[in-house]
Amino acid sequence: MARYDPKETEPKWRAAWDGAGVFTTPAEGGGKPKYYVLEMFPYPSGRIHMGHVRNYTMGDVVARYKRAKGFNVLHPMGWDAFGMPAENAAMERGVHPKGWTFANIDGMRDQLKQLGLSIDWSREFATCEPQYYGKQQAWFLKLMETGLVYRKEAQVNWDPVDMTVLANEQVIDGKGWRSGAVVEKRKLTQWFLRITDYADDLIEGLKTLDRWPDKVRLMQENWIGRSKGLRFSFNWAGPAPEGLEDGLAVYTTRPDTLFGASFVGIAPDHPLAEQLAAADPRVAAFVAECRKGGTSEADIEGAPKLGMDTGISVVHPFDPDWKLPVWIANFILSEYGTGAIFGCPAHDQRDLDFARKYNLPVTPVVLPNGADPAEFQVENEAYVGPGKIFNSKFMDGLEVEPAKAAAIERIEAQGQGEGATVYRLRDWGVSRQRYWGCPIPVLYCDACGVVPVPADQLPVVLPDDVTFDVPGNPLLRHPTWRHVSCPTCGGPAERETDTLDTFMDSSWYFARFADPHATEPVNKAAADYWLPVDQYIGGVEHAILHLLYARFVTRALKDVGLLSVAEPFAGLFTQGMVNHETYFQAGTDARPVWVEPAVVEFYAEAGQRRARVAATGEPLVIGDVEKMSKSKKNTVAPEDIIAAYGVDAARLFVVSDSPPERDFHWSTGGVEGAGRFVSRAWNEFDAQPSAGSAGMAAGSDPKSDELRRATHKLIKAVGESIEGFKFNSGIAKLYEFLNILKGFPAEGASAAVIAARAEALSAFARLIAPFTPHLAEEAWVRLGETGMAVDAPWPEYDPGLAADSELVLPVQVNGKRRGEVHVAKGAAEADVRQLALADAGVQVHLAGVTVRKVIIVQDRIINIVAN
RNA sequence: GGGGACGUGGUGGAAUGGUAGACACAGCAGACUUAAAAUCUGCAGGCGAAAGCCGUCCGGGUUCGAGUCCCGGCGUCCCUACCA
Repeated sequence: MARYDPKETEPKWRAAWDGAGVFTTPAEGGGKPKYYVLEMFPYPSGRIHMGHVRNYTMGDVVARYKRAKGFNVLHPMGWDAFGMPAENAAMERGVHPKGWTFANIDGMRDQLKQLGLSIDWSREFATCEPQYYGKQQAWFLKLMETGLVYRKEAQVNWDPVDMTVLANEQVIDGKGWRSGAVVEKRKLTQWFLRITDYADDLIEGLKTLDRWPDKVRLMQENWIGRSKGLRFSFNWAGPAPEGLEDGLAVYTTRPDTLFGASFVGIAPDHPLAEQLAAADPRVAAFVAECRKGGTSEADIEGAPKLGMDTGISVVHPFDPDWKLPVWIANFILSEYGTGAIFGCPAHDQRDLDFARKYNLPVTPVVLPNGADPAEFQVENEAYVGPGKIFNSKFMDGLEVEPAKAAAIERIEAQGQGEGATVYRLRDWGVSRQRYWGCPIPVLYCDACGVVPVPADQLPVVLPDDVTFDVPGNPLLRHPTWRHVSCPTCGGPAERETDTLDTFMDSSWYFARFADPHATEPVNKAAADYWLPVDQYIGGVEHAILHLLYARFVTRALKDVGLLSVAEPFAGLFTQGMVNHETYFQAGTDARPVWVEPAVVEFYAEAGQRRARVAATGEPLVIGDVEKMSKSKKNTVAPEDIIAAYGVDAARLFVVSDSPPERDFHWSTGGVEGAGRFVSRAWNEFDAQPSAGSAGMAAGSDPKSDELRRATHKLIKAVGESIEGFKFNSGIAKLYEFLNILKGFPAEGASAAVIAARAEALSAFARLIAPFTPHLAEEAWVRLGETGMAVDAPWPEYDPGLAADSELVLPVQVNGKRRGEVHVAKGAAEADVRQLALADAGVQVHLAGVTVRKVIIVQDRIINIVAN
């Protein structure tokens, strides 16, 4: 009996699949239902890691399963290829971003192909290819025509040394992550997409996504942050400041507490504050003080409330004689609502902190149920619960919600404002002052202003001849690229040198896969057939930005007629990370000296698992299980694992030990176990006598029946586990079945058992195929089946065989298991009752007590209540 | 501060309200071997010689029956954050 050698069989079968073109997606239609499986496409960083292996294996399990179930499956792969790491590499190593990116893609493609994924590589593309980003420019211009794209000034984090804009996460302690220079706030005119136009629809759409995790839907809902309230304007008590003749606009979700107002607050960068600062150095100094302080969590958390009375007053909307002071306050955000609030200290904690600090009045207007209006007071904790409104004239006695409605109605009647819905979501700034991205297809002409690049001049291609030896955007200093003539007037014009946020690239690639060579951005017919993606799989870290942008862009493309669906991903699955134990040198607990797993060996000491350096015997401490990272040195390289155990073992292991949505604990022992399964499974296939000797009319005996039942139960269980994304349970069943199979050795077996084994092994080969596809092919040949396992249909189970006909039911007395009875499935209650009461173990516990009740759950359990 | 998830052996985990701990890792014992590795077989929640008792973070509750449902704690992790 030959030992199974994955090194020999695996490349052979990948070549066979490739040669037969089995994963090239057939044309649309053809009678089969379609199924689109997509894993979030990778950034070509250089090498694949175990996270990729797990992610793409999960997608492949689904894709191969659906293929076998008779679906027309689309399972493509591409590259999210624009982005900063390429520019960083250019600056650090003098390589060109393009060369670096494509070299990485070549390397990673080879690695991914080694995983034996059922991917249609003919649809592959990279977002940095003009054939892709040129189409992106085309639809960007379409959105511009419909007004979804606009320009406005916005603040950015500016690194004065690198002369570049930084994302928030690149600002560390107020300094640029690379240069270490103190970051400045700068205002730049930038391009924005009106995602806020779709805020409501994006929230409503979440309700239709019943195959998305609740967690992700909730995160998106919170991110969009819809709140209903009242927007209104205070009238000035004195002369109106310039440009604010219509009053001071505020937004509130608690109009019911208007009679508890004690001040009005504005943000430090509110137009009124800026106006006052320009006129008064004291105000200017205060505003500057507010701006100091970092934006980190800790800074905000500990930041004290700061305020300054402007000396200006406004009139309370419900009482012309009531004047409220206007304060500048550091805790008010200019970007949310109107950048101004009315402060109600009794019922808002921030307002209360502020009022206590500056001795402003605190007037409760919501009385908690059961509290005495004469005695109720707010000390240092604002009351935000339910209750009845008091101290509030026309609202007195109302509950909170009716009071809100009453206040809004009154304000609207006065013509001072209206009920309004406000979102936390901001418009999407897509300009990036970088080279390695999709050029924004726009020109600036002195005479004509902003001019879109005409469609026939697309794509606007990135120039290759750029340098990274000096800081700043290479496009800006390129000698010729930006200088063009205006397509409208023929005069001199300049190109936009900003490129698009790479999230734009990943917001529509799933639609491009429907036909990656289409002349239009999207081949409508192909997209109509394939979209939405039936199963999207990726990391939960994309739960908000990527998935929200993709949902938005899909809607926008629908509105310009390029797509027919509003939701791109009908099903979403978010998989967990890959973790690994850490190891460090003994005695370095305070500042651990990490040791990589490759040099570690394990041994047992007093029944405990210990670690040491294999070469030297130096003792090591086994640390926590953490996300694989270079800094902790707890990574393992997929290529090493594949070389040692084979692809099938690696694939099997990454989906076997934890539920897919949870973090996965990589271990050497674990992958060895998966490798053992592969070779033991092969041994069972190999032990089966060739088909001819069994014969078809083998009949049946109790042994063969038992095996057949186990087989059909397995088919049912594995199918259900894949459908339900419980791969770990399905694989456990496969392991279990292999153990069962050992109880039915081929040697010396009856013809009936040999036949039952043949049925079992044929099914087993197909059931393991999504996980260990190479082994499945090898087994398929060994079993004498025709064709390839990859083309074999998923086995069907016989419901009659998948359920037991003889059952062993536990019998409980007062909830404790005391015995068991053997009954036929569906046995009559009276018979079961009699058997249960007669059981010896049960009898012991019924001595001296009276049976009060017997609960029989059909085919499940019997519980006897006695006392 | 707000929102969410989770808490089961030494470990990862399994269990439509119905026999808790499937399956695997680590461990232990045995077989094979001159020996080791590999492989195979077996044991294995705790206490107990056994019968049995106790066991799913803690405390209550619902139920014939709770890991699972409800209420109140504690703990861990994730997201979000001066969002009016």
